[in-house]
Amino acid sequence: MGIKLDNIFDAFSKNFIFRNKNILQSNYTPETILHRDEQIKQVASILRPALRLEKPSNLFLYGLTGTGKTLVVQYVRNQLLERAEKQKLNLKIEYINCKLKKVGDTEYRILAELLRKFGEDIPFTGLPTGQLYQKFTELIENKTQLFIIILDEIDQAVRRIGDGFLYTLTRINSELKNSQISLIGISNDTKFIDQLDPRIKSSLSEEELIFPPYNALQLKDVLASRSKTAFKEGVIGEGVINKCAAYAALSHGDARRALDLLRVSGELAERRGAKEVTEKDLDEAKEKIEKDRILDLIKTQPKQFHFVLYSILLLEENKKNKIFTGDIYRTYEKLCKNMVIECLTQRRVGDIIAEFDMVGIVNAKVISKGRGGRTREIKLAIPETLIPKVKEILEQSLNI
DNA sequence: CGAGATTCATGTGAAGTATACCTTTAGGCTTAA
DNA sequence: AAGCCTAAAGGTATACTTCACATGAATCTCGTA
Repeated sequence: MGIKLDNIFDAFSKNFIFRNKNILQSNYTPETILHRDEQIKQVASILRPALRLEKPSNLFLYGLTGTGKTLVVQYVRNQLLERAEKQKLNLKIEYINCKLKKVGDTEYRILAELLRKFGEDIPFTGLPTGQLYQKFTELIENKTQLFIIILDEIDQAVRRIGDGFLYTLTRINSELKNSQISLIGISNDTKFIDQLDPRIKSSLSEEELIFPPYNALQLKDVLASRSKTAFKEGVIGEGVINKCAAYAALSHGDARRALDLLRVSGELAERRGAKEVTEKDLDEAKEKIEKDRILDLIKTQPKQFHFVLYSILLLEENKKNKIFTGDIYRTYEKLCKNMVIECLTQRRVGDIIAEFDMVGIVNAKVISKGRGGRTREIKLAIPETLIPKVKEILEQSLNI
């Protein structure tokens, strides 16, 4: 019986392609990191005082997406924690990604998440923020001597909620007696640091590190080394890897993207039942990733956002001239009336459009039409081929 | 003809409102001794 | 009397509204050459 089932599963999974797919997942931390030795050394030496439980300088890392910032930090974090464990040091290093909506896009949520890392049970809402700070300082004071907080995609958080919380965090040190905290900020927006309050800026970036993009050769190395263990032997040709590296090098040396590309290519080949990954898989993967990203983004938007987007879609369909905020609002209004649904104000719809712009569903530019007033000129940023699909999703969600 | 004033349709910021949750607290009920 | 439950009171975050002011170039106005 057992044997039979095994056969069935084997035949079913037809795993010709992957040996260990996790290795291509973007949150995977490999044992050796290629072409980032310099950065690792620097981060490590900046954080070194932590091993004597002295407060390391606050550190600020920036570089474009997929240049290995998170990877390097995680790597150093693991090493430090290992050492700390051996030496029985009371050191705590926590990583928070401010971009994830559930975790860190408000001051409250970031703080709550930090507290959860201490094993506290914090409700989503309800507590005074000040109380969280109090609890936070108490916990640090009691439980640890040195606390390093890694705030990834910190620019996202600051854009949403302002830089006040960073100030508060840096200020906490002066209230602590036995322990201290250090901050590590990670951002892929290089201009971000200049927009901060000067006081925060100087305190947050006591040390700064810039991550340059990988070039095509380095990308190739990274891809090759990972695919060696991720794929089965002979599944992936050098040509595919080269092409993948070339793609990624074009998009500012984004290694994460390259790895995603490789993984999805593999998945496509697997689904095909093929025994090797071809360049055609790669091309398809490229399209699929972009598609999935957009569709996912749209699906997770709230209902009112769907209405607004649908209005934009309608306008785009029979557009004669350029689309402005007012046009969208008027179609949106009609739509709401038809559907007997509560209608938001133009003020709010304007903000929603701005948010669409932020996530890249739409390109909006504030222009002045002279005496015709000031408005946004809006263009849909969804590829032509996806529009029917998007429309379908929206119609389904809105019961049209 | 050209400099300044005017104007339009929204952008944008601040402050207020409604709703959904959350904790704390006081009172009432149950229960065990 | 102690323990437990519940409802009310007092907070907060979030999504949205209201109000008010800011914008920036096409257009108008008017003084001047």
